[in-house]
Amino acid sequence: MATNKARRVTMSDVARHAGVSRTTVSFVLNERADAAIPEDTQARIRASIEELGYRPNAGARALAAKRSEWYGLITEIVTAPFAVDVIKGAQDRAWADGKFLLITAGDNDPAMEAAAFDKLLEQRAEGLLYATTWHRAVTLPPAAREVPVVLVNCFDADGALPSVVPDEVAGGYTATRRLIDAGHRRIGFINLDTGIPAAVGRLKGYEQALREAGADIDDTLVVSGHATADGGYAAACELLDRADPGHRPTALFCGNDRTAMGAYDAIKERGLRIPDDIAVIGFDNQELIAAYLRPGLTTVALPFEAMGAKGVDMLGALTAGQPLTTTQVTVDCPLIERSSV
Amino acid sequence: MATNKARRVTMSDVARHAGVSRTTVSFVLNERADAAIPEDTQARIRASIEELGYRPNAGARALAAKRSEWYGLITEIVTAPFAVDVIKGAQDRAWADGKFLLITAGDNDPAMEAAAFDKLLEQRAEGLLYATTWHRAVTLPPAAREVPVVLVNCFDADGALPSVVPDEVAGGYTATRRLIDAGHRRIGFINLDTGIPAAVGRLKGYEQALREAGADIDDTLVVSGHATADGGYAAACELLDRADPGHRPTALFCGNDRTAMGAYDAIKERGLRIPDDIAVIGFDNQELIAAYLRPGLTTVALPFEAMGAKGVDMLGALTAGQPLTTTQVTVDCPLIERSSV
DNA sequence: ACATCGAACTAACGCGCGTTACTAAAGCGC
DNA sequence: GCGCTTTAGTAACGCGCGTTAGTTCGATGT
Repeated sequence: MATNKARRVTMSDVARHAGVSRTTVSFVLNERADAAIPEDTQARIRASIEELGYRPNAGARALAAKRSEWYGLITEIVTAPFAVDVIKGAQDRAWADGKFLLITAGDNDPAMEAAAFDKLLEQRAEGLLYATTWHRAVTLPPAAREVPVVLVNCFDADGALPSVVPDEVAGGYTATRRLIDAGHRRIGFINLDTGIPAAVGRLKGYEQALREAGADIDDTLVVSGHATADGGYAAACELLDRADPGHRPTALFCGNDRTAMGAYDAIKERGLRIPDDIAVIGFDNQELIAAYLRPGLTTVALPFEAMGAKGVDMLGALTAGQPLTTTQVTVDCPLIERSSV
Repeated sequence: MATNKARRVTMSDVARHAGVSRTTVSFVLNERADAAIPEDTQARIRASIEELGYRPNAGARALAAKRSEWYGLITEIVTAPFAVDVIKGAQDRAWADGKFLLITAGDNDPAMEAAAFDKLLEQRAEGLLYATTWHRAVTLPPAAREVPVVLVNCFDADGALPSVVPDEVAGGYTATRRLIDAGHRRIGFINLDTGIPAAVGRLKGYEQALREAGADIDDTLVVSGHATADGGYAAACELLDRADPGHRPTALFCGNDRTAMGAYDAIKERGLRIPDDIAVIGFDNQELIAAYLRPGLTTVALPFEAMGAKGVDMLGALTAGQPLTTTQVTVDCPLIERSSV
């Protein structure tokens, strides 16, 4: 007696059970309006489906219909705190469109990354999302040209591929403006490593807000540190210990939440209180830091989830053959109020 | 002129180009040892594949071979800091086995969860991984019975399904033992909400380590708080302010890193220094907290990545028809040394 | 009474591939 | 020269489904 491995029920089984042809079942499943199937026949078929526990085979369906119903997502590291939000945004939106998301990691290794592209193309993904941990320029492997691709949180060097990135300038403006609105005029800025889009954009927004408020821009208030807690600590020390106390900044705009974490320590160490003596605002809204710092860190969020969702939207348009109006879409960075301002 | 949408190259195209039959190409691709194809023919075929840029169609292959080559993973929330590590562990292992991982989220909603199961079964996933954010008992939708399932970080109420969970008792023992080894005898334990497996197990390990060291177990040193920074702060205050200073615990074992974060504040507020005046050990190894607290938090890691990998291993065995020796596998929680002990 | 027409289906092809059963030709012993 | 084995392939079926081009049958118009 051969063990026949519980063959799954197919559409033909349903057709036989309902006493119709397989074609009719297919029409009902795909709700084809042209082939008018009367209500009672449809009901009979649906009953058979229910009774037999039939599940359409997505693979076979994709093969016959020549569309795969799934997108691929390539991130550097699946576990990166940000990648995760991109995944969620993309996942939710894709799910809503009835698409599946195949998630792979490049592991920051060109070979792995190329393998990921290959695998996704073998799965016949209709389109690909390529997301990075931090905002920067990238170049993709050649395989990326075989299918629609949207870049998330990055952009390609020659600007040919569509991308969706955070609006760094507006974010820097938002943060600074929040401090200005709270009455601050001398605002220290602990910037990230110079040159990267985040540092360039946020500085631009910072200066723009100050200029708009009529506050003069004091270069000595801007220091660039490493984007770590220690870097933030060192930079904050430099800003706080400098010159006479009356000239000290009354607020700090930190390039990211990790530097803010270090800044907190420097501030507390000097017996100063947040936000009474000195206000602090961060960037990134890294939940585990910002929400659990005491007091809670007011910060500007990077819209990873929104970018993931937007990326899927763009993919949807691309695969539908609609031309995109803009190749680069920017997404706003919302202010997250807590208690440090 | 019909726009023929750049038809992808198929195996037949390769066969024609190489001057052989499609079957031969298939044999070469699947490296079938029985059908001996001479080396030069193989080379010719491989050259054609390269030249034409042929990519096998994974869907068609799955259909013909009746095995899908992919597993499904269902988590509560994709973005949960822990889910992410499970994903990574599972992903890496699956990838190494040549399997794809389809990742879905139940969003803590039974309807969504059932939909996720349905979708994964429609994709003909060979097996399913079901992972939770925190260690607990679960009950799965009926669809889960149609395919091999392995539970990760949870177990089903009737104990029928295979599962992989952290060894909470050993973890509690490890943490406490570390403090004992550092010379501590009065060790406060800020436990999690009572009743959950993590709280029960870790307490057991805590008591076991103390008993083994000949230290007596003082119930007043164990307080249960909410698993938050504020809860940890409150619990630490209670332990630190209680009784005469000489009777104060010299070390705190915190039920998780978030409570440790609160405990840090309580300790610093009292002018005490970590680890000189009081040692602290956490649980979970939540990177963003543990690594960036000052001083870095020594903690016990929940082995999410290892559990994800182990889960895939078990799925592999199950789908291969091998019976599992144990339904419940426990994974060790390793000690992560930083500077708080 | 007969042609016409829409409603309600169905037969048959093909999607890209794995696999089984078969064949043609070459080598080999006698 | 004949049977036998090995080598090197190939033809053909089917996986589960979408889709196109019909077909059948009763109702309608004249």
